Formats: sequence, structure tokens, C-alpha cells
Amino acid sequence: MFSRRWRFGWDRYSEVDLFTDRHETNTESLSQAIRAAVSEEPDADGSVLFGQMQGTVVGLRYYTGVVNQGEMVALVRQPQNPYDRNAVMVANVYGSQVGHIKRELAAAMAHVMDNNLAKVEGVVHSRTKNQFTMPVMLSFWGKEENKDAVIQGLARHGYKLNTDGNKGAGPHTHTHTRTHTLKNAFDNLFEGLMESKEGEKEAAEAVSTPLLPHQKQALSWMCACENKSELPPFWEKRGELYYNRLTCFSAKEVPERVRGGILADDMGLVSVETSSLSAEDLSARATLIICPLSVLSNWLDQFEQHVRPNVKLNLYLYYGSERNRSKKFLSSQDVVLTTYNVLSADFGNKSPLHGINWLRVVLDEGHVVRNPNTQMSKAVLDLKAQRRWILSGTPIQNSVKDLWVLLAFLRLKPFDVKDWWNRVIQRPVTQGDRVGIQNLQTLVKCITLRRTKTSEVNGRPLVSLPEKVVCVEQVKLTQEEREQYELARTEGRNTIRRYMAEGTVLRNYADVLAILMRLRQLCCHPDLLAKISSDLGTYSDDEISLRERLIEKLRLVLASGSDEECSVCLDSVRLPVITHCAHVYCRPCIAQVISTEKVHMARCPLCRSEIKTNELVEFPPEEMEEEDSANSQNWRSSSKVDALMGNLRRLQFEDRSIKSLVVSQFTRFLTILETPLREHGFSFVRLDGTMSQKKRAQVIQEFQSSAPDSPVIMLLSLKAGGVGLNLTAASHVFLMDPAWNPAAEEQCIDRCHRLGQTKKVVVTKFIVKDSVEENMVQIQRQKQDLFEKAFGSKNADKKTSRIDDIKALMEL
DNA sequence: ACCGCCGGGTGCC
DNA sequence: ACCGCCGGGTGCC
Repeated sequence: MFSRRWRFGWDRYSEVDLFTDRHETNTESLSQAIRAAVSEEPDADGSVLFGQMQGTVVGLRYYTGVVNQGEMVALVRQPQNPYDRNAVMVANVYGSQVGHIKRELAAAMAHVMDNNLAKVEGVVHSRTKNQFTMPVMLSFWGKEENKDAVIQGLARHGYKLNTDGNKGAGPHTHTHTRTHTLKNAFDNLFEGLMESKEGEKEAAEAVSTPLLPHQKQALSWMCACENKSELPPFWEKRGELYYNRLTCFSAKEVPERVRGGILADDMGLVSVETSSLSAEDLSARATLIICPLSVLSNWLDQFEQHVRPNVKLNLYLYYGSERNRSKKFLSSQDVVLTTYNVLSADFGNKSPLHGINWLRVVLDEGHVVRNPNTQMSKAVLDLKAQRRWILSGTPIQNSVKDLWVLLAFLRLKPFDVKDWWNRVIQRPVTQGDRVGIQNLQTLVKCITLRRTKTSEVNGRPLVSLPEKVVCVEQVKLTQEEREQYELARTEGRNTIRRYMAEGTVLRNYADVLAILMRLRQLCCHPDLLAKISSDLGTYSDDEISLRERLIEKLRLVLASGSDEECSVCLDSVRLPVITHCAHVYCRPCIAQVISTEKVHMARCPLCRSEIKTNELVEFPPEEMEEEDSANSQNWRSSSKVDALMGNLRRLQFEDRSIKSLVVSQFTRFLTILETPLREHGFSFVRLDGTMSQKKRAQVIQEFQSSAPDSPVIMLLSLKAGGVGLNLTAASHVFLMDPAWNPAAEEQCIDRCHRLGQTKKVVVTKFIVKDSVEENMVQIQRQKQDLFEKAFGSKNADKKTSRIDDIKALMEL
């Protein structure tokens, strides 16, 4: 990968070299070209507006491209132009050339553009007064650190940027607040996409399984999408022309329709797909389905199950070294099924899949292609098809960026060109622009179908699910457990009291969390804290280095598989590091916070202490793995374990076929539970975050099986697997310990209380009486919310209420 | 292009 | 006449 980038650098160099006559410029260009090529491709996210200036487009009469008033235009460098190596072409949204930037200005812009100092964007505000030239408003966008270079570079050519009216556009102001707002916007992005999507359609003859109402509805929507004549989002007819109100571009021809879309359902996807695919006329050319390897067998099962046996549906599995690579053969199939890996392995290697014009291409689990730089994405985007579908429960995995590949795959113009997507959607959205977010919502709404089990059509629920009851079972600790718990609680309370007296609660946040963690663990099982009981507080600074103490804290905060979140990205901590002020973040997140701070020393987003990159502490590599301490020889039970086992044995007695999910945030607790389960002869499987995708799929399949010897219990780590995980074989859920975030519990319950569930679902939450768990339930709420209250603003009241929460938890 | 620029025609008022 | 001025030809990069 690295060598490719270097080669790119040299390509650039030779391009520059061809036209450069002065040698000193040469060397400069070389180093800049290399720097630009090695650093990540500049993204729209972090860029700021340097300023604007009026420019002139010339040579209009030589080109056919026209622009409307207010229309956006692209500025494209043409280093190979025989008349001027500095040439900058002006093109409209469809890429038709409009003209050139006049020579002197082009020279100034070429310097800026070739060195990647700024992206230049044009808007034609006023109508052209003659047929030869027109004015264009040029905006210069780039990284803050390049601003001066751009302004000076332009000044050297006698041009002055107007820098008024774009102050405060820096990307790192209120990083936290903005991330939070956006995250909410995305969470809601795929909600409420139901209106005017009613109507039902029966499956084709070939499908043997009768369709459920929501499946008929989806099928009707999909058929409409494939055949619709309505204009794509943001387009309208104005007189004889078709006009795009985002870019102000207009064209004589009807804009190309998107025949397809995104199915973002979180229920019953597969059967919908199958029927829809077969509902179309089967005599047409082939449909290509691309999926991750883990669900390949799922697809085969679905075809087997739902297609009438007397129907000859040609299904070919394009997989394995013996696969038939004949284009003629493949295009004569009804359905060709393959994996992303096979597709990208073939890509660029006389790929038969890329030589066929498919009737339809379907991307299953489409979110797996979200990084446009991967071979997989390139391979997917290069497929030729008349109709295109994406199936994904989570189209946006991390950021809006994730959507681009999907839109490009759908050929949704003009967003299939990355620059237009960045300019019109991504940058405005990441910078919190309301209109940008609105446009994104409109865009998504037009091409996406998403229903949840609570979706309604015409006021009636789309699907009816069996009842769900949630009950709380109080657990009483034994005398011995109670004594140990009270000891830890008193010690913790004293520590926190001291912090409160000193006013340093928030500064010692990691310590406070660790104390709470210990108590929560003691509620589950005393052995949970065996490994980390090396009394943190008793060492003085002299006895143990700061670094070791920080590692100890980091381990304490993370060790037990709890749902620790990074307060920069608000997601689970990846590559955890701890600051000297003892707050835990993802390394990339906090590194970004530090690097965006130019003027002053960077501060910890949680406590405002000064932080430095070289002071971030991470686990020594050998400490990443936990030793297997839970051997069964000296195994002991706990009140909570007994409570669970009592329930499980009662259920087993009632009905041997009942299956249960046993859920904990502490993966080590799951390990502890394995012993009594084995002892009592329960067959069980385990699913946690450390397992490979392949292993997960295998475990899920085992658990979902209705075979008499199939496992009846799944030990599930609360956060394992994303939405979409289907565990409908279970009808009982045991939540072993309360989570900070009730949504996480809900999501977990929804894995079995979802479409396909036929039994009443019973959820049991174990809560230890007179413990931190009871207090947690009382103040349970979005953890994000806690963070925001405490640290999202400078409002002292909010900090106080966070401290109140801690007080409530510790009964202080 | 109702411009700017170029270069030929021209030459007191 | 090695200038100024006039008016026609001309025109992206």
C-alpha cells in the first residue's frame, strides 16, 4: 500500500516535471507532491473556508456546457493542456466543459491546486451577459494550516482572497457537541422512512411461501423503485428543462433514474429479497447477489426454502477454485451468488462478473463496502447493472462518509462523483449545517425503505409480535457476600467523599468509575475482581510509577468487558489509551483532539487538564490477553448465579425445548457461568465480541436450530453483535446485570423479540437488593447524556448534577 | 466583445 | 513617422 502511494507521488512529480522550467520549483513540487500523496487524501470533513474571490471564465463559445444562475461548477486542473500547463477547466455538474479560468488566475490557482493546499469550488451567481466570458465566485477550502500558504500564493499572482464572513468556521470548535448532535441526526436518519410507501404486491408464482403483509409492502415498494418514472431527489421539471435545486444544474434530458435503493429493514430481510427477485420476469438477464461469506449459506437455504420445487430457477454459486468463469454461462443464469472477496479477487483479473451487463445487482450487508479506497469497493462500483439494490441494517456504520460508496453504487447523480458528494452533502453535514443535514435526510428518504417492528402503515402496526413481559427479580446476597460488598462500599465511599471535599470528583473520574465497577462486579460474583484486587489506592507515587498506575487504572476501567465509551466518538473505546489525568479514549480520537489544537496546549475533553500525545499510556502488548483464571476446580457460586440456575432448571422442568439468552456485560461472568451450566447438563453456546465473524455465524446457526440436541442457552455478552442479530429461537432473556445504557438492554432483548418470534418473550432482570445496582436502575439513562451533562458545556449546574448522580449511586 | 489587444494605414488644421 | 491617432480584424486555454 505504501509503495503504491509513493508511486503516485512520482507520477505527480513527472507530471509537474514535464512543464516546469525552473529547477528550484521542481524540488519544491517534488517534496510537496510526495507529502500530498503520502498523507491521506484530503477530506471534506476538516476543511475550513479560507475565503472567496471573483474570477472569470473565458472561452464559453467553444464549449457546449451551460450553467444556470446560481449553479455550482467544478474546477478541474488540466496540466496536459498544450496551450497552458496551468490551465483550469470549468465544468458543470454533468462534467460538460463550460470554459476555462482565464490564464493569469489559472496560474495562481494551479499552484494552490497542484500542491493540494486547497480545494477550489465555483458558483456562477449572475447570469452571463455575453457569450464569451462570465464571472464565477471561487471558494477556497482546505486545512487550517494551509490557509496562509494559499492566501500568500494567490497574493504573489496579484489576487486577494476576501476572508470576511467566514470566521469561526474551524472544525474543532465544540468537537464533542457537534459529534453528539450529528450522531443523533444519524441515528434518526433512517427512522420514519415509511410515508407513502403503502401498497402491497404478491410474490411471483415461483415463490412458494405466502408473503407477510410487510413483505408485500416492501415488494411493492421495490417494484415501484425499479420501474418508477418519478424524478430522483432534488430534481424538478422547469418548463422544458430538468432542474436540480441543490446544484442548480439543469438538463434537457430526464435525469437518469435510480432503479433500486437501500433496504435498511431490521426484520425479515431475506425472504423479502428472495421473493422480490423472483417476482420479476425470470426470462430477463441474470441477477448478481454479492454477500459476505458468513451469510452465503443463508442465501442458499432461503432459495431452497422459498422457491417452488417445480420451478426451474437457475442459481449458480460463483465460489471456489472450480467456479465456472464463462460469461456466457453466467449471464444465462437467473441468479449468480458470490462473495465480496471473490468479486474483488476477480476484479482487474479478466473478471467475468465485470464483463456482464446484469439485470440486477444486489449488495447484501452493503455496509461492508464503505471505504472507497478498498479493492472491494472499487470492484463493486465497477459492476454494470440496470437495477441496483443494497441490503443493510446499518447503512451508516460510523459516519456519513459511509454512504458515499452506496450512493455511487446506486449511481445517484451527481453524488456518484465524490467531489460533488463532499461539496453538497458531506462537508455541510459534518460541519453541522442544518440545510446540509436536511438534504441528506431527503436524499436517504427517497431511496431507502426501513421498517422496524414498531412501524405502522395507515395507523396500523405492520407486524404483530407476541407479547413481551419484563420482570425484575431481586437477588439477596449471602452474609459473606454482603460483608465483602459493604467493605468495598465503605472504602469507595470514603475515597469519593475525599474527592468531593477536594472538589476533584470529575478529575478522578476513572477512579470513581472503577469503584462503581467493583461494586457492580461484587453484585455478580466475587471472583470477577480477583485479578484486579491489588488495591490501587494503597500504593503511593513513590512506590509505583505513574505509568504503571495509569495502566492499572486503564485495566480497571476496561477489564471486565463493560460498556466503556470514548467521550469523543461516543462509541466503544477502540485502541484504548489513558491520559495523565486518567481519562480513557480511543487513541485516534484523542490524537485528533490534540492535533487540532494549534495555538494552545490541548486539553482533556473531560476535565480540561493539559494533555500531550507522548503522555498517552496504552496497555503493554502482553497485557491485552487475560489469563484463564476461571478454572473449575476452585469454582464457587454466588447469589446471582444461584438465582439464574434456579430459573433455568425450573424452565427446563417445564419444557425442555425452551431456549434462553443469558446476558452480561462482564464476559468473565459468562465464563464463570459455564461451570454450573455444564454441571447441570445444559447444552449451551457462547457469543461475545472476541469471536470471529465465522465463529459467530456458526454459533448463531447452532442456537437457532430446532434440532432436539441443539443448545438451549446462549451466553451473550451485552454488546456482542450489532443490530440485526437474529436470536428468535430464544423466548427467555436473563439480564444478569443492569447496564448504564437502557437502550443497550432493549437492543439485546430485541434480538429475540423480533419478527419470527412465535412465543411470548419473558425477560428477567436480576437486581441485587440494597446495592449499587438498584441505584443504577433508578438513574439509568443514556450514558451519552451523562457525559453531555457533565462535560458537554461549561455550565456548572450540569456538572453538579453529574456529581449528584455519583452521590446517588454511592448513597452519599 | 457595447471590451482590450494587435498591427496596418496614415499623417497640420 | 524610430511617433500618436484612427478604425478594422479579432478573440480561451
